[in-house]
Amino acid sequence: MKGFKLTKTFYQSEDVVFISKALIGKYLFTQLEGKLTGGMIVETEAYNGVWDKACHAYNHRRTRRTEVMFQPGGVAYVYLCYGIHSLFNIITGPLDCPTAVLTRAIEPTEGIDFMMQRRKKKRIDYTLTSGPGAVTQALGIRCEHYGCDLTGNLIWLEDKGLSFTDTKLLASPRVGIHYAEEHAELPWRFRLASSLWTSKAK
DNA sequence: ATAAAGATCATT
DNA sequence: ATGATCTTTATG
Repeated sequence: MKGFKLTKTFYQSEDVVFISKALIGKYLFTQLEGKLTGGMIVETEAYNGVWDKACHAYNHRRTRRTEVMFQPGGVAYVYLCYGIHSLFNIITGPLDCPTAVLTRAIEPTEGIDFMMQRRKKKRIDYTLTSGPGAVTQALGIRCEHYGCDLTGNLIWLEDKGLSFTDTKLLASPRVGIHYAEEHAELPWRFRLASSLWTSKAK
């Protein structure tokens, strides 16, 4: 089944919550280290710009790390979390609208053997690509991909004709953002209800 | 210059 | 429950 690559127009919508839901059912691929790997996105989180206390660009915080969030949508924001894990975000919205979607889980379809090597797994199980750190490890995404154009040949997304209405999705609070005070409970984590490949919240 | 915390994962 | 591991950020 051939899909088509998502375009800048898709990424540059103003509504990051809408994009976050629309990304469920899209496919994320990487062609890195000579290996094609990827799968269907089944879990995302929305980070909603300068007024969202959970967002790294909250209150117009503009630093070397957050700089890429202010670019027009369609590039990668990768950062190191807890000193260990690279987390992959899709920058969305127009110029100077620092919104992003965190990719939290995919359902592996392409290059599963390569992903198992990268994850040091001998057997396939549902933890292969569930959790934001696990996704990047399986796909070979690292901090060097900060700013990477998502309409290029290294990391890209495809629409294969699948989409899910809200009734097929589970919306819940985002994970690991206790510092976000009154925004910590916003239901901006989206999971495909029927998928066994989503992450478990702590 | 220093310190604190973090959009996590695997193991015990 | 805990350890791994290190960058970013805020503060002095």
